[in-house]
Amino acid sequence: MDPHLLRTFVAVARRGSFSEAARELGYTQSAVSQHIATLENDLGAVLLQRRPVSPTAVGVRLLEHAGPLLLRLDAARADIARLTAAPAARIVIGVSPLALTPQLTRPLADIRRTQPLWDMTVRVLSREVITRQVATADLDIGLVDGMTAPNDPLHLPDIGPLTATAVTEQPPAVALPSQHPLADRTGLRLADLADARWIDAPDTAIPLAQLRTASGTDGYRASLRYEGTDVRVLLALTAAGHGLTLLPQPSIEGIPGIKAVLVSAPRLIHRTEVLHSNAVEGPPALLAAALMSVTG
Amino acid sequence: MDPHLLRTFVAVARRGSFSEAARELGYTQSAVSQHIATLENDLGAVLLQRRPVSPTAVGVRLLEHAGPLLLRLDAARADIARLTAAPAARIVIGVSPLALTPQLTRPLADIRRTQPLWDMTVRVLSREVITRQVATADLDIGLVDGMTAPNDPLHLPDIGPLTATAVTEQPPAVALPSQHPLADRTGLRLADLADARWIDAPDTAIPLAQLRTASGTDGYRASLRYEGTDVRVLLALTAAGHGLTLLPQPSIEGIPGIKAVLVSAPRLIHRTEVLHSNAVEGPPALLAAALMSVTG
DNA sequence: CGTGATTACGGTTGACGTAATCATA
DNA sequence: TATGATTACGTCAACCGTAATCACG
Repeated sequence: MDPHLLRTFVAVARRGSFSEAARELGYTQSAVSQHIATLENDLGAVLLQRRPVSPTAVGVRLLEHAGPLLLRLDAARADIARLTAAPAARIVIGVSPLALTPQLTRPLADIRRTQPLWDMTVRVLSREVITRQVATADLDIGLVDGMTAPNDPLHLPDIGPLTATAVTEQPPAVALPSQHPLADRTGLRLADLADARWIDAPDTAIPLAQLRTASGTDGYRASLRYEGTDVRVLLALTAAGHGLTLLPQPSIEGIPGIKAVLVSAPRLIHRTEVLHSNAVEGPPALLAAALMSVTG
Repeated sequence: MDPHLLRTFVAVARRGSFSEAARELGYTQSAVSQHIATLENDLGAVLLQRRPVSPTAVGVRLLEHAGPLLLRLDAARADIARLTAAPAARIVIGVSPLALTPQLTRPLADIRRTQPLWDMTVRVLSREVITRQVATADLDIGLVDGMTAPNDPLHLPDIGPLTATAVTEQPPAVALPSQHPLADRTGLRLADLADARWIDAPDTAIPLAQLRTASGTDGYRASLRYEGTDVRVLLALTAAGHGLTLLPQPSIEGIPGIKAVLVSAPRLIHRTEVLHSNAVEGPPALLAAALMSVTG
């Protein structure tokens, strides 16, 4: 179970071809064939059917192991390299769509002003991708958001020893078209909204599946699915009557045609966490420290 | 970053000696030295101080990666072997102290009766150990318990693709000495008990830290710590006035000198989950299926 | 037949053991 | 000085490429 062998196995399974995998990995066709043969010998099972090439049941199972395994291995390499290499004046930040609250943009602006020579990049990505890329040092810092119970950490995939620190918490609110019958209410209970029409925007708003889990019912049916990550587009869809959306309250305020009504959900709060390796020096560490000192 | 090298690195760090690690792994002193040298060369960093042998800062970091990494690797090997090997008439079950409810002992008794030739073993272990050993096939089935919000899975370490299925849910109750002033109440709120004296029994009862997290206060101070896993001993301590304990309600009923009072905690419930690899045939799979069909 | 996987074979590299050397408590 | 880590070196196996062979579509 040499990682090299696992890597070529994954490549072969993904591309469905020994020769293509060989090209991808810079090996000859023969080497790839030998890799698979030794792996199959070692494990005592056929992993791939040939002609056409597709994983067997055992192969599928091994793939489920191999992915996370190789990811962790890459993460370990990258993490040690990050500890060892000289710190560069370069920061790449991954941000999930609702993570960047005003409290957090302030330290970013401060760094921009006090360190104009640092090269800063911000990328909007999903929580899972951010976690993975922070672990593998493709990102220096992640800002991930999600709904949880207070004092409960966000549940992120465990790829390696990363530091996650909660920095901001915001109450959930439902976005309603201004003329909606409930738009004048000062507060709503989550259960009251189970039968409404919803927009399913799993990459941007709170996923409807999570509302069902939290309330224990199976309401919150979607009338439209939005696959982008732009909150303003999503709210425009809500304003146009396509359905409701649950978002952190500050994200909704001040949008024309939309009213935000606070939702009292049982122990459900929107939280942003700073995710980073615990490096102690260099620009990313300084920014991480600044972000982690934010409260609100 | 060959896993072999990582393994010897971990061994050297644990035993604090190249020669002892060599003995443990069946290598010569020289081979271990070469392993560490190639690893340090590969990563471009000194991992160990010599004389005395102890990990450097980078080494400590690598150890944090290496443990889970090697665990996952072992789990993958064991899992594939389990899929490949012929099923034996042998079942080893790991059980966390409060997981074995009456609903779950019934399928166990059924199997015992219908399959008297099968060799069944039950071991009481911690949640973490059970998860690890189910992943590495030291156990066939795990029964793990814990407190969570309804519909929320137990938070178990992610070692590999295991199937976790919730089977029983029980309300939390506080165990009180019969003469305790609150013993006649029919129900209590968790917050009412923050200032009481508690027994800290993290391996048996609900950990006090989790009560603090759930209620957002820092009460629930421990007057005594119990490190065993025997519920009756724990309840005897409570009966003797050493402090209160929070347990699933059925575990407390019918104990002399003890009254159980239901505790309404905000969305906190005691759940048992069946943990197993998704093998499809053999005695463990049959028992797992029987256990998973339990509801309550 | 032709594309693509397997097998045969050889050169190079790397892994480990023996033994000599070095270094530190 | 003795214990224990490192270095030198030889042997053997493993790895990968070239090229021939095999097999499925």
